Amino acid sequence: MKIKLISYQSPNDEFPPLIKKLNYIQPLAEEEIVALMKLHEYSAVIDEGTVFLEQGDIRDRSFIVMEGWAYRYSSLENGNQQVINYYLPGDVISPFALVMPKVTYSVATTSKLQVCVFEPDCLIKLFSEYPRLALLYGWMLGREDSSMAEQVVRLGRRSAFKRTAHLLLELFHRLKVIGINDENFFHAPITQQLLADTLGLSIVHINRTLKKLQKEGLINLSKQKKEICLLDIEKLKQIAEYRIYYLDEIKNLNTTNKSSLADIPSRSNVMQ
Amino acid sequence: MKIKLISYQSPNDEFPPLIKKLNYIQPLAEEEIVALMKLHEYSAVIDEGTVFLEQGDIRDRSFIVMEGWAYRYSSLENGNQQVINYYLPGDVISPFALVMPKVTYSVATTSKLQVCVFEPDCLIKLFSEYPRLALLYGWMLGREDSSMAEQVVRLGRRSAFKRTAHLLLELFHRLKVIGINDENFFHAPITQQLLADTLGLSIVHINRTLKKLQKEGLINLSKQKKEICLLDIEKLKQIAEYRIYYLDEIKNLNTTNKSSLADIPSRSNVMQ
DNA sequence: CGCTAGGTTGAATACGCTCAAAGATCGTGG
DNA sequence: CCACGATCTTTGAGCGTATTCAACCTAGCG
Repeated sequence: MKIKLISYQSPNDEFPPLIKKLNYIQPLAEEEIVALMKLHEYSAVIDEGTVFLEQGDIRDRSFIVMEGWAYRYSSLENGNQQVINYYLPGDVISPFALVMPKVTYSVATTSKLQVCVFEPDCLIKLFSEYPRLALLYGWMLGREDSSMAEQVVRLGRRSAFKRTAHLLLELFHRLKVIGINDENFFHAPITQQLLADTLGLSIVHINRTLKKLQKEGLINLSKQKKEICLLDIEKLKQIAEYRIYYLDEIKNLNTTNKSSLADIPSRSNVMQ
Repeated sequence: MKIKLISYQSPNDEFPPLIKKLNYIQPLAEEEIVALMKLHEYSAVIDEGTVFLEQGDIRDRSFIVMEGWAYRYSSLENGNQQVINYYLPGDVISPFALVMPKVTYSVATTSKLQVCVFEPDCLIKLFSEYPRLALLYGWMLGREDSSMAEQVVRLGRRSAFKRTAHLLLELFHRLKVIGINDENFFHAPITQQLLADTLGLSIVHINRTLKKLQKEGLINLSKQKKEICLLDIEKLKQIAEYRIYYLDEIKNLNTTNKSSLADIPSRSNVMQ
């Protein structure tokens, strides 16, 4: 797939979601933000329902999601698919593109997707000038690792009911960090088929499970607009055995950890 | 858990498995190997069946497995466990320790485990001197990402039979890279209970599945010594839809990718 | 207005689970 | 050296969660 690049203009003076996310866990210096904007120079818009990275492709670019959702998946011979993870605004698609230019899993969009595109070389430059950003990037990778680990636990050892509740909570939480949801509902541009493929269930069963969650007063789905409303977050967390802390909480560690992010100078004094 | 450190002595002049693994995908320069040995200064031995990292702990060390197996897992309220991934010789436990000192998932040993222990600060020094090693470390993280993604696919969309075959093939392959298995069999220090917890199955069912694999002449288990013999690797791969390439194969990319690992000077000329 | 994609429901089936009990294997201590 | 307990493996039987198949419904769009 050929992607047409245009220059990126951040809308109404807001920071791009990646910066929001990083700033959420570790307040950024002015110059770090400026430096991060270098990853946001070129953008592209990709239609809904497009496979824009295909297993086996050689692609040495990374993408930052600005708006919309994408997902990484694997197709099996019998036509089944398994969604591995979602890319929400602020997430980096192909974070290892520099060292693993061969795409191992396809990536597709669930909605119109706006991304910024950068060459991984930019990262190297960025990191050598701002080593703390390298660590923050590492934090982000670690967070994605945890998130995928949780997907393993969901699929391996949770019932359909708990699985579904758990996923909805995670999506809600991730959107909250970048500030694009309200008190208790969010816009989820996904079909039940995709949910089924995420949770390793059949479409029939995910439909029944969602119905059950609604009947029990735990969630509310507004069909047309694809809004999901979590009616009783505490109860959902309890049902799903949802542990929030795998997603953030580097914040309070600065004092307990001798070489924490806060101690590292944001600007390197290495001579180039 | 308190871990007692001793100095590390590599046995009979062999390279440590991490170096073997990195060298396998990208031949290392002499001085890079020397530098990597700095991560191997201190070692520790941990008994079989020990939980040595516990969810919630604050630990800012990383570990390199020298010998034996460990695994990362999550415990649920009903007593069930889900294994997320295995750490085999050459694998790094807690690769994100510097930026995520809070342990998100417990790690335990399946056998007597010898590890080398390093402070993540060492990594920073290492990477600033030898930037290519930073990329190789990144490659390793990307590989682990793929491996966990495959675990998601196994659990979500494969039958017990295919799942089991697939996992055995992956373990076999990973051991092969570090050169500790023979033509078609390997030593796997795991119980059926652990296999069940890895594959999201009950112990009864994993037992029956292994029996079926044996009956069909695909594998052979020597109970006492925990050796697993793959009798027909090609057929197993076909059954499991096993795709090897998510595990290695950076090798041949040097020509197609303009900023490949091979092009990057092994020694940085950055002034410290 | 009719087509298509997505959502809903019922019924039969199957894969994998739970419960239960018995066999192996190994380490330990008498 | 054997007996005992602990851990792991094996097997049977009944059950339940989730699947498959099939049909119908609904909303959006040309």
